[in-house]
Amino acid sequence: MSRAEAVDLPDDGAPRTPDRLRRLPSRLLSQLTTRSDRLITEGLARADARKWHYAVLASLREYGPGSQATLSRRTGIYRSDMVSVLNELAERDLVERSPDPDDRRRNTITISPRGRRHLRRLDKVLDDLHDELLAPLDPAERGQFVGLLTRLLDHHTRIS
Amino acid sequence: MSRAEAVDLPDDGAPRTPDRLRRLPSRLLSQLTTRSDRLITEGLARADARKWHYAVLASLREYGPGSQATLSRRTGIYRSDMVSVLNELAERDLVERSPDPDDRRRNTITISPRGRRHLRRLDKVLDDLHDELLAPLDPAERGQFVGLLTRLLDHHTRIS
DNA sequence: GTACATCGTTAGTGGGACTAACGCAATCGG
DNA sequence: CCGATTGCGTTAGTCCCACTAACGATGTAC
Repeated sequence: MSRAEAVDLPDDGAPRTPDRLRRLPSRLLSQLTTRSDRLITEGLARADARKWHYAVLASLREYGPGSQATLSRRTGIYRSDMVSVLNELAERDLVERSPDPDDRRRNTITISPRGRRHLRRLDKVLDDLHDELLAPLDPAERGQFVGLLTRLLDHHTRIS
Repeated sequence: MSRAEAVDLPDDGAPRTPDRLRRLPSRLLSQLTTRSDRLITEGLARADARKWHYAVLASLREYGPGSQATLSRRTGIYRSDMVSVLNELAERDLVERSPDPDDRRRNTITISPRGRRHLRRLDKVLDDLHDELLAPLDPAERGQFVGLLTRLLDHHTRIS
């Protein structure tokens, strides 16, 4: 057929991504995030966990017990989604949900010893997964990367 | 009301994100991408466009006409989703879909003059949006950021 | 010629972010 | 003290996105 196709196929027959697209930060971000999410989700699944579990457990560990609404604000998980996350954690005896006597609208969520152990395990799992995620970067570059991301995210959360 | 709550509320009453979470690259990535996607999607919507429109138009502009499958590979859009993207583009007379005489399974997609004009407009729109996205970074840092993202993405696309 | 691969297309899945509305409990302004 | 407002947990449902399954039609390889 016509050589028209050759335009697409550099040398090896691989289709080429347009330059405009390859350099687009928003696109790089979303493509990388897709892969990162997959990596993390699959890794955590192997430990019978999901990222939300980690977020809640970490929040409980660092700031102590809290209501579902508090947890929601600390982790960024929507309070409507928090319900099922806590169900999953409670099923596994990683947290305890008990009514708050001081405010009867609230549940107080507490991490259990088992939850603490699980959290330690997840810390390790996530550490390894991030090693895989950031494999091409040396330690200094990883620091840079986190720094840049943090500044950007801070900027856009203050704004909103 | 016990001072237990004070642990959560730094000084100003704002809920605090756990350290473990704040430093987690995968989390920074996905949070930032959420905001970035929203910014870009809304910005493009104001120009009656979506990101896939841009991807397809850019691909056609840089590598010339191609089949839907080729476009799919060049842009990363799934071929199942490509159908409706091309419908939208064709509706707006930005591309033309014509049967390929050499291979009757294929459609050949061509960008129209109008499509070229639209692409130029979108280039500008995206440029402005990325200025907003990367506002906190100076030019050198923007370069660093794109460089790091590119290396990470390349790594993970080679692997897969 | 027969097996296999590719093309465009339709339909549908699963997950994540987010909204709406609910009943109930607490707090605030008058 | 009372009525309005605000915050709580919960259910249901929306929208968008990456992705899969299967299809009939066509092309390619053995």
